[in-house]
Amino acid sequence: MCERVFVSIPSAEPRASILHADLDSFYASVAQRDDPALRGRPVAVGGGGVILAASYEAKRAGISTPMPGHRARALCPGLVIVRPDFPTYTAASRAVFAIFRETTPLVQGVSVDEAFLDVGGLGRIDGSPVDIAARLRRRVAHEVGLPITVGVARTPFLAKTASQAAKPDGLLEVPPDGERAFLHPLPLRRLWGVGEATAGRLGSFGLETVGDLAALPEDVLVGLLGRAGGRHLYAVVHGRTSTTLSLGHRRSSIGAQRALGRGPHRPEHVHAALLGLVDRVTRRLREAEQLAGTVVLRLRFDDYTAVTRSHSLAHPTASTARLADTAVSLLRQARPLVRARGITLVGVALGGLVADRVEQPELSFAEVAAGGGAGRAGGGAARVRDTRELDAAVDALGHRYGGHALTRASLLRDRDALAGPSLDEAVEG
DNA sequence: TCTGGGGTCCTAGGACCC
DNA sequence: TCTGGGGTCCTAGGACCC
Repeated sequence: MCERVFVSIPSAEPRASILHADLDSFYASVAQRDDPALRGRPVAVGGGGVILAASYEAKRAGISTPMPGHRARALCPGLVIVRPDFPTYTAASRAVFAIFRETTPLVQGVSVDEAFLDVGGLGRIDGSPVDIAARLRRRVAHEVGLPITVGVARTPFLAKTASQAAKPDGLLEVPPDGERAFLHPLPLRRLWGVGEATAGRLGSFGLETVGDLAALPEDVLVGLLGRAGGRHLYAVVHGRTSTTLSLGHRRSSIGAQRALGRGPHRPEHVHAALLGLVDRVTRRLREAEQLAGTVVLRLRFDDYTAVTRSHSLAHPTASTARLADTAVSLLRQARPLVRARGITLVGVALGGLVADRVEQPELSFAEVAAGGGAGRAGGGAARVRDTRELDAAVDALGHRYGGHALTRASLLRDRDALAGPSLDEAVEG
């Protein structure tokens, strides 16, 4: 008799080799790094009225984001509020991401201050994922001067949840055989993607923790939260989310918005604000070498309700004039709502983005205005002073460049020669 | 005690086409 | 003439994240 021998390759041991690295209170930490007098004190970074980030000292005093600045002061009298410094944040973010990429080529950025790293293939030489994570934390602290928390787990979702639990300035591994014990006691609100509305809805059925959800069959969750949401959460509570990163994602929309404050606002003011946003957004669109197929207008009202109005174009474009026309006609369409409810915010987003393969010469309003648009003889000193002139500038754009194929190079040369104000400055100044 | 600015994804109804 | 089902696009709204 001869024995049959089955040789099987053991299924890859489940391993915790995904890192989620997340800078702690990013903006506030940068402020404390750059001004030693702020260390150990409650610090908040605030822009126009709202707290954007709070140090842990401030968070302990009850400060959270977004919170109106005056309320934060009332809550924490010793609070130091500093203005945001975005160029410095960008530089710090780049430095940290450079360390991420030196750690592993598999980096998936989530935002300026957090990313997933797959260190699964590194093994032997670099040590265990936890060793790698510890070294990463030391490097960020020494080389960039910022505290960073790292979660280590088998899936990105679990790693993210681990890092949230380990904050601030911590390191937490959730080993594959410890996932249930880690996950099940957590309140639902702690799960990535479960916000106030979802937690509230589930809470109304007496569901409070991840363990509560894990006792339910998938179709019940689907019934409660819809197809995608239910399935996702079912996967989450059973630790069955994807084990790999999703790399090479392209941005799918570009937008800008502006809070106007309580009204009343004159229609021309809203109109000008919208054109200013279109101007900014189309410039970014061209910088990204993309065309937009859809324009979305977003409005928010005195009672904090919001609406969107959108329009898909026959052909994608990067033309400021055409996108502005579309945005303005959407605003016109929403005029009754604006009148009835009072507007507090206007926003515009461009979607349906496609790579800009055709030569697409275009100038922003400010460039046209500064470069001799608006039908002014001699151009040069032109300044946009009101919305009528702005409209004229849009018009001039069409007349001046319609049908002509300028090259990008000549366009850039034109732009470099301009010294006009930005549209925001022009309108407000 | 009111709420900034940048995004992503999902749902649902209606139009339209095959 | 009446009828079914599926796919895709557009539009609007909502939830969520940092």
